[in-house]
Parts: sequence; C-alpha cells; structure tokens
Amino acid sequence: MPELPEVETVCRGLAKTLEGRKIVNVTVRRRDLRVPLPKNFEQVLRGRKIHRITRRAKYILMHLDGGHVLIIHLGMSGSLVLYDKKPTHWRKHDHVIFEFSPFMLLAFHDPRRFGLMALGTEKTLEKNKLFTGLGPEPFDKKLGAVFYPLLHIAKAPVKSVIMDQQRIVGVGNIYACEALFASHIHPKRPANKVTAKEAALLLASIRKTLKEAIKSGGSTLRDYVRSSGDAGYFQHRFCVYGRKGEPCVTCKTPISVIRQSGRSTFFCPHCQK
DNA sequence: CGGTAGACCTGACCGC
DNA sequence: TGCGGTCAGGTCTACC
Repeated sequence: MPELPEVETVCRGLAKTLEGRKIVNVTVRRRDLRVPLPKNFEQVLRGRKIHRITRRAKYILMHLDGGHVLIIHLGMSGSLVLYDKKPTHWRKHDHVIFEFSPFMLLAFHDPRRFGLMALGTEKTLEKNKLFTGLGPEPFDKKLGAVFYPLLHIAKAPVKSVIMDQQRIVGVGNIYACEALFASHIHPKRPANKVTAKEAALLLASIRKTLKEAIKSGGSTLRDYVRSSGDAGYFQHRFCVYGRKGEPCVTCKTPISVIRQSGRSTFFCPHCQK
C-alpha cells in the first residue's frame, strides 16, 4: 500500500487514538510475516504504555515504556485498523491483534505479508539493521545541499535513484512518477544528466507532491484505508499514475506507460524530456 | 562497486 | 463457472 504520505497519515491517526493507552494483550494469529515475529514478541509488549508514535522513512515507530520500540512496516498490502468494539469475526489476514486499555483494538492486516513488525530499543534504533543505510527524510533541510550531488554521481535512471531508500526515503512508485511529471523530467533519463536547476525543481516537486498527498490523507487504491476506516483522497489528483492512454493534464498527449525494473512507470512523452 | 532482474506472497481482474 | 495470465503502493538477494 503505502508510500510516505500513507504511512504518515496512518501514524497521525494512530497517535491521536493510541498515545497514552496501555497494551494489555497481544494475539498473534500468524507469525511468518516478511520477518518472522520473535518468540518474545507478545511478552515484551504486554503491559507497556504507548508514549509516542512517530515515523522514519516508511516505518511506523511506537515508543513504549522502558525504552522499547515497536517497529512496523506495511509493505505493499499492509494496513492497521482500529476498532472501538470487538468485531464479530477477524478477517482473513488479520495477523496480529492488539488490545489496549482504555479499551481499543488494533489489527495488523496484510494479505501479501511483505510487511513486518519488529522490536527495538531507543538506544539501539540507530544501529538497527532496518535503519542503517536509510537516506535522509525528504523534508530534511540538509537534503537541499546534497540532492544534486547525489543525482550527479548516479547513472541509473533518475526514477530508480529517487526511489532508492539509501539515497532519499519515502518516495515510492506513485510519487516518483508524479514528481517527475511535475519536474518535466523523463523517468529514464540517467540521473547524472539531470542539471542542477532541474534537480532543485525535482526536489521541490517531491516535497510538494508528498505534502499535498499528506494533506489529502494519502491515496486510497484497492482496499487501503486509514486506521479510522476513512479513505484517502489524493488518488483523485494523480496527473500520470494509473492514467495510461488518458490525456496529459497540460498538453493532452496520451499518457504512456513503460516497465522499469519490474515497476510500471507512467509519464507524458511530450512534457517529460 | 553500481545497476538490474528476480524473489517473496495473495488477491483482483480480464479474456477466453 | 473456471482457468490462466497479468498486475499491485516495497524491500531484499543474487548476479552481471
């Protein structure tokens, strides 16, 4: 499901509801997520209070008592759904259920199981294998100074470079397509052929696209909904993603789709050079 | 080393 | 109705 805006939306929704509540029970219905849940998973979490919920890259971090951190990644198809009363039955692929006090339930739902949940601690978070090597956040002020150099030393297609979480985090397939369209840059252009001026525009476009998507509550494709059960709305504002053959919003040329390292790339062959 | 193809997994959808 | 093919918002690994 989710790129940065969707994860950010989920985080904000969960923070509002869950911060200050205590985990009183954890029920694991399936342990073999992308990374198998550790043996002590339930035992470590039970009885701990959630102090804060934050995000790093596409990871959700629940900061708990005693410096423990619950790390969650939603993969492609994961979602976290809140319930204020017990549903009559759990859905297929509701793999982990949390119960809180004051009463609330949270289900981790993930049909494809590309998502994961892991335990960490505040002290070791930086050195956690999931986080070492992650690039800067797109809204990091320091990124301005390093973004062009980072493109300049890579000769892979610019689209795969901005999707590389080692160089900049949070940009996935949808927002990569959208940001490149907004910058008039062809997705196949080698990154080192992007000029300094274009790089500045591209970074600004990435930030603007992500920011507006967050404002719209993320994008709802297929069955993804926010934890509240509401859908996001940004999908209605896609300029290129999923619009193969439809007219470009600026020049009316039909939108093209190509395959880049296994992913669909949508772009306007007239506006993007 | 940098870059790319394939693997991981399930479900939805389309054409026959 | 059923079957096979294709596609899906992300990472990780194996290989050139």
